Amino acid sequence: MEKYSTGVRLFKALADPGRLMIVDMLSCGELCACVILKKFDITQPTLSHHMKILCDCGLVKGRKEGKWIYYSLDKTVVDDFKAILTEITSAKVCCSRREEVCCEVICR
Amino acid sequence: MEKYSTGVRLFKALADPGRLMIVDMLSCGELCACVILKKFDITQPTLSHHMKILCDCGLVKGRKEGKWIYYSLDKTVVDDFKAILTEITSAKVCCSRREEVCCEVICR
DNA sequence: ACAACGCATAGATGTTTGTCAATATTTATT
DNA sequence: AATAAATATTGACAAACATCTATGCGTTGT
Repeated sequence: MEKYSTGVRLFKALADPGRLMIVDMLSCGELCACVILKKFDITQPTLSHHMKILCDCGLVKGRKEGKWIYYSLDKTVVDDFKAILTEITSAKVCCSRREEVCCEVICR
Repeated sequence: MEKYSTGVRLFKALADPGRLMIVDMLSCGELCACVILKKFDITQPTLSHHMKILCDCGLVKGRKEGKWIYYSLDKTVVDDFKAILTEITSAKVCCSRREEVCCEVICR
């Protein structure tokens, strides 16, 4: 089950409308946290919390410049994410070795 | 923010190791609920709960046959899901109309 | 008709999550 | 040095969630 831990962390990160919108905004490029904050009806600590979750899973990187932090998407991790979704949802090798025993379909 | 409701429901559906594994299993094709259950260390009601979540977001369909239910992935919704992830993470039209005003980067 | 089986639903419970107010930390400005 | 601004951290709290036990419902087979 640990096999899915990376995927779960990524899916969890986007399982929130606020974070989905943040990622949507960042897709256009780097943004300062203060700018993101203005687009929302949330407090600054809440935004900070969301950014931490997005950074912890690797999807977003923060670049500190003076007292500001500029956030941006990590395209590599985005691609990894897409690959995970594709991997999870597409047929794999095991499928060719299926055995049907009444209700007992085993995929090993 | 309602713009993201479909996406959030999909990401939430996969934000659980158990459900991720179920989808992984179903990627090989249709499976009876009882078979999925045997692969897990969860009770039958818990599985039923997970299947409901997966069905409610459209990712999985259930086909009833006698006393069994055969679950399978809905490839169309899977593709929609991939499209949403791509849409959310890739640059859009608004990006070309950016204005930089100090920390005030506005993406409209 | 009855018992057994597969699955769903209801209700209870502990855990996780999103949010906030208050406070700390770091950097820039005066 | 003092103040202000941007962000992070802490602690509290309510809502959402995953899980279980108990039970209900439909189907199959005796």
